[in-house]
Amino acid sequence: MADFDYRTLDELIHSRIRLAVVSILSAVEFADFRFLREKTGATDGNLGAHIGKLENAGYVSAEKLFVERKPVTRYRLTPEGKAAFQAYVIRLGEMVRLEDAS
Amino acid sequence: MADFDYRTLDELIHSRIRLAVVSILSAVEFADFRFLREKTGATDGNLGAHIGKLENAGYVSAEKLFVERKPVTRYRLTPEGKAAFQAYVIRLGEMVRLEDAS
DNA sequence: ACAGAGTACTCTGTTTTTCAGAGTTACACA
DNA sequence: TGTGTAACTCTGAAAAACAGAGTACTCTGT
Repeated sequence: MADFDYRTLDELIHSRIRLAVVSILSAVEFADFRFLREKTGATDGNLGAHIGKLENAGYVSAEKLFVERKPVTRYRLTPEGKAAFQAYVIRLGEMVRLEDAS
Repeated sequence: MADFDYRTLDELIHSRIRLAVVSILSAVEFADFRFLREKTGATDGNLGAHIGKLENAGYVSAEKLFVERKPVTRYRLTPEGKAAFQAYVIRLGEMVRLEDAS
């Protein structure tokens, strides 16, 4: 039988907001703050705090620039972030047997 | 693009311990307390509290009996619990694109 | 009837996390 | 140098997670 130890699910990714952020970043190569805020529906303070955790963990990197005279921060997954997300998804799949639901 | 609003993920299921419990119950028809505790690795007090939340939500039902002279509580998913879990898994799949990882 | 044993909680208190919103910083451009 | 926009940082409140102690329950043996 599969392993269901709850501690084997990366708690840094297993948060609804952070999971949404990482999922988006895994799909789009890079995304800016406004985009992430709109897609997740989070308030900007809250979103900033969650992204901060992902940056501290080395899962996400940020790049600041100006586009059309306006400040923009672009985020992308680091290789570590990609690996962690992939591991998380695989682990999750083992746990919930997602393939059965499709 | 898919919806990434973090509030669309059932927060009652999206907890590492409760997710483990519900996943197990979705696979085995019923399970007793000891079994759940061993599989999840949770302490019994903590596990009891999480199961309590699932019961209050109507996702899980309990049945007490004695087996080999020892008290046993058997838990199973209610129809509501099954539906909620299935919805959760589908939602999760949309979010993380789990099918890509296999 | 009562004591002992085993299980499944319930309760308590601590730690951690989440969240919203206000306030602040930073930089480009006029 | 002042203004505008975006991206945070900080604060504080609320909720959740967690471990572990303590308790209640019912069976069984005497």
